[in-house]
Amino acid sequence: MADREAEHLVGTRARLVEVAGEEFARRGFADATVRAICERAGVNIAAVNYHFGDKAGLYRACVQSKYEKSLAHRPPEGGLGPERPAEERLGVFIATMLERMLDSSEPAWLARIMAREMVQPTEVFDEMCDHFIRPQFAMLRGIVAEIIGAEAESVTAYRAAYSVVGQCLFYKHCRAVVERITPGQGYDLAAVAGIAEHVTRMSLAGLRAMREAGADGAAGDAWAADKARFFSGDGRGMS
Amino acid sequence: MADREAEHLVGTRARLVEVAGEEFARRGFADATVRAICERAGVNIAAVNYHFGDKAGLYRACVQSKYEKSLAHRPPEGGLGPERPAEERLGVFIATMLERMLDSSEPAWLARIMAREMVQPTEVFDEMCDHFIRPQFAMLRGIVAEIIGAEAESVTAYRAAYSVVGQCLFYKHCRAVVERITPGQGYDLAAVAGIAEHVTRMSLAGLRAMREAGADGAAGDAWAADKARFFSGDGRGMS
Amino acid sequence: MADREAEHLVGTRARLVEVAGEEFARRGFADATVRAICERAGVNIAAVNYHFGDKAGLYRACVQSKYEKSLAHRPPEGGLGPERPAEERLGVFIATMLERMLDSSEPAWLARIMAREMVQPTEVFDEMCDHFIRPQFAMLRGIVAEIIGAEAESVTAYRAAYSVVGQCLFYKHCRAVVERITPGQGYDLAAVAGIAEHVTRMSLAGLRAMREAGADGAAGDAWAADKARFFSGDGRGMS
Amino acid sequence: MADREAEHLVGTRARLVEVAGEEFARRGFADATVRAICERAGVNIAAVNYHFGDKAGLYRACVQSKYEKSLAHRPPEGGLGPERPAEERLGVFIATMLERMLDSSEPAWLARIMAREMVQPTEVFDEMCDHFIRPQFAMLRGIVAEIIGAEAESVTAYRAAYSVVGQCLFYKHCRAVVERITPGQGYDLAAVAGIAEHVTRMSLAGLRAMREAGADGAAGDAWAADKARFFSGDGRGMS
DNA sequence: AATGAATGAGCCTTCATTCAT
DNA sequence: GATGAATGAAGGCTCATTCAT
Repeated sequence: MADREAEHLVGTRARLVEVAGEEFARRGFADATVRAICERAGVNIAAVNYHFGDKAGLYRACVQSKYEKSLAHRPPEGGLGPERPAEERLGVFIATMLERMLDSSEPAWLARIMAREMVQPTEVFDEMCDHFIRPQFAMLRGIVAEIIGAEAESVTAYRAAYSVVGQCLFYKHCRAVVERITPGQGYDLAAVAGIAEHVTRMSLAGLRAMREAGADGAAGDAWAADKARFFSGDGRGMS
Repeated sequence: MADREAEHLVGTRARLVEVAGEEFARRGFADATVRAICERAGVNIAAVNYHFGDKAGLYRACVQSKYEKSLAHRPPEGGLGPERPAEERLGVFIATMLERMLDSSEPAWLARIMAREMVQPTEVFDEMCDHFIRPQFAMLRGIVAEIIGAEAESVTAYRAAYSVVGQCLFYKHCRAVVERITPGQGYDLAAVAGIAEHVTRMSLAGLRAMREAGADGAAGDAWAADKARFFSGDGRGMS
Repeated sequence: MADREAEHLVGTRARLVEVAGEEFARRGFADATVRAICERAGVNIAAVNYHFGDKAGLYRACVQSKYEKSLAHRPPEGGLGPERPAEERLGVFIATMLERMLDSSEPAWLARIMAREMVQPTEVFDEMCDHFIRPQFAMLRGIVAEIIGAEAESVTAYRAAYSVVGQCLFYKHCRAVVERITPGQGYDLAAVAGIAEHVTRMSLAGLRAMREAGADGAAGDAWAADKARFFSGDGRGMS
Repeated sequence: MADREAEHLVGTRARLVEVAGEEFARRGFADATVRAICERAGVNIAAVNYHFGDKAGLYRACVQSKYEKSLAHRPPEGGLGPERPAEERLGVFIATMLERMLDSSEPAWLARIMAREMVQPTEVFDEMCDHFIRPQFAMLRGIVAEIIGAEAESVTAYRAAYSVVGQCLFYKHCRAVVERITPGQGYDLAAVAGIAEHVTRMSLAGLRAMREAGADGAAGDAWAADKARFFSGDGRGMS
C-alpha cells in the first residue's frame, strides 16, 4: 500500500501534481502560490517551469491527470450493463456521482476544482466539459429519457437530467450552507448512501409523474415556445 | 442630503460600493483589484482605506448593503399568505428564487458573489446565512413539510428542501456547463418561467410520492441511523 | 549651483530618471536592473511602476527627457545663421557634435545609449531618429551639398554627410579601440578641439575635391547605377 | 577524424560554436540564452558547461575560432604587395574592409559581435584588439602616412587612419540609422562597391590636402600641445 | 562524452496599504 | 473629506549552472 503510494509520489513531477491539486482545490488558482506548492512538495521553485512551463501548465496537468483516474475508479454506470432497468441504472448513477463528489476517502479536490471552474471557468474548463461532463450527462439523459418515455434530446429530458444532477451537486457546491444549517454533519459513507437514496426516490417519483403527464406534449403552448427557445438560443439574457 | 446622495449613488462611498460589487462578482475577491475599482469609480485609491478600512471592509459593505434590497424587491413568498395551499406557495417560491438568480433585469452580482462564497466562504458568509439564507430555507422547509405531511425538522423535510433548492441553483452555479451543453440559450423571462414550471412539476411529484411512502418511517433501519447522524453530527468527513 | 541641482533632483521621478540614465548607459537596457537603479536613487522599487509603468517606460522617459536638453544646450549650428559661409558652418557643426558626444563635463550617457541603440535598436530608436537624428542630418546634408555644389538630395550629398558623421562617431563608438591603440588619452576640451580641427580639415578637403570632380556626373556609369539603387532600395543585401 | 568533424560542423562542440556565434551576434551576450543555443544546436543544455566551462567560455571560443578565418579569407591588402602605390593600396584596403563588414555572402556576425564589444567591451576584446585590429590599423597607418608624407607614428597619421576607418564603420555601426534615413537600401555587392569608391575618393582628397598643408608642423601651437597630450595621456576625461 | 533533472539566485512586476498634505 | 506619492511584501518566472547517472 505504502509502496503503491511511493510509486506514485516519487519524482518531482508526481509530488508536484499531488500537492498542487490539493492547494488549487483549497485556495483556488489565483490564491494558490507556486512558492507554497513547491515548498510543501519539497522541490525547487524552478521545477514548475521545468516540468510544466508555468503555473497554468501545472494546473492543467493536475486536472487532466486526475479526472481520468476518478472516472476509471468509479465508472458512472457502476458496472451495470444497459440491459438492466433504467430505474436501477439511475440509482447507481446517482450513488456513484455522490460518492465521487463527497466521499472523503478519495482525493476530493477534483470536485472542488470543478466547482470553482463553474463559478469562474478557465481554459481547462472546455476540456473538462468535453471529456468528463458531457459524456456522463449524455448517459444520464438517456436513462431519464427512458423513464419518462421521451426522446433523449427533448427539452424535458435535458431539464430532468439537470434536476437530478442539481440535487446531487447541491451537497457539494453548497456544502458551506449545509454545514451551517445542519452543523456538524459529515459526509461519511453512510451519510452519502442516505443522500443517494433520498435523491433517487425524489427523482424517480418526479420522472414517473412526467411520463404520466405525457412529457412535452401535454404542457400546452408555453412548453412549445419553451422548447423552440431551448434549442435555438436567442442569445438574450443576462450578461 | 446624505440620504439623497446615497440614493443617487453620488458621493465616493456609494460609487465605490456600486462598482466594487460588480467587480467582485465578475472577478472574485482575490482577482478584483482595489486600483481597478477606484479607477472605474473615479475616486482616489486611498478612499477605500479611508471609508472601509481595507479591501475586505469594502467587500463586506458591498454584500451587506445589497442583499437586503434583493429580498425587499422580491419577497420569497411573492406576497402569498400562509392561508394559500402549500402547492401554490411552492410554485411561487421556486419562481421567485429563479427570477432572483437568473433574471438579467436585476443586478445579478449578488448571486454571483454568493456562489463564490459557497465555494470559498469568507467571514461575511456567516452573516449571509443568518440573515438571508436560513430564513428563506426555513420557510421552504415549512412548505415542503406540509406537502409531505412530515415535521418541518425531519430529515426528510431538510433533504426535500435541499432537493428543491438544488434544482434551482444548478442553473446558476452550473451556468457554464449549461451554456456548453445547450449553447446559445439565454435566461430571459420566458426561459426562466419555463425552468420554474419544470422544477415545480418535478418537485411536486417527488414530494407527493414521499407523502404516500410515509416519509421517514417507511425507510427502515437505515433511515433511523441516518436521522440520528443527521442531527448529531459526528464531525467526520473531509476537511 | 547646488540649489539648481537640488531643483532637478528632488522628487522620486527626477532622481529615478537621473540614476537610470547612467545605469542604462553603463550596463545597457537588459543588464541594468530596476533594483539597482532604485537602490542607488534611494527610492522604493515599486516607484518605477508607479511613475513609469515599467522598466521600458523608465528607459523611454530617460531618453526622451534628455535628448531635448542636449540639443537645447548645444544647438547644432552653434548659433550661426545660414548667411555664414558653408565652410564655417561645417566646422561649427563638427565641433558641436564632437563636444556633445565626447565632452565629459556633460552627462555623456545619452550618446552611449544611442550607440547601443545603433547596435540593437529598441522601440525608442524610431523616435530618436525622427526627433533627434534626422533633422540634424538634414542640416548637415545642406551644408555639404552647398560645399560640393550638388543637390542636397543627391547620393553624393548623402554619402558625404555620412563620411563627416562617421569620422566623428568613430571617437565615440570605437572609444574602446582608441583607448587601446593610444592608451591613456582622455577626451578633455583641448583634445576634442584637436579632433574637431582634424576632422574639419579632412572633410573640407574631401568635399572640395568632390566639387572639382563634378559630383555625381563625372563618376561615370557606375555612379549612375549606384544612384538609382541608392534611392530605390531593392531590398537585397544581408539580413 | 577530429579534423573532419571540425570542418563539417558535426559534433557537439562545433555545432555549439556555430549556433552560438549567430545567437550572440543577433541578441548580444546578455540576451542570448544558453538554452536557446543548445536547442538550436540540438545538444543537451549541460554540454556548454562540459565543453566550455560556462557561457562566457562559449562566447570566447566563438570569437577566437572565427576572427582568424575572416582575416585569412580576405587579407586586408587584398594581395597587393608594398611595391604598389599607396593610393592603390588604400583603395584596396577600404574596399576589403567594407566587404568584410557589409557583404552578406560571408558570416557577418563577427562584425556584429565586434560592434557590440566596442560599446561594451568584455575580456575578449583585448585579445581581439591585439590580434585583429591593431595589426590592420598599423598597416593602414603606414599607407596614409605615406600619402601624407608624415611619420607613421605622428598624430596626423593616427587621426587620418581613424578618419578612414570611421567612414567605413559608419555603414556598419549606424546601419540602423542608414536604414531609416534612406529606407530600403540593402548592402549588395554593387552598393558596397559604390560606398568603397566614395570613401576612397573622399579620403584621398583629404590626405592629399594634408600633405600640401605640411601635416603637423603647419598647424601651429595648438597642434603641438595636442600632440603632446595625444601620446602622453593625462588620464582626464569621462570615466 | 553526454544527458535529463534539479537548483538557487535574481529579475520585473503587482498589489494593498499608508503617509503627508 | 480627499488626494497623489510612496512603500514593502510577495508573486510568477527565467536563467545559468550543477548533479547524478
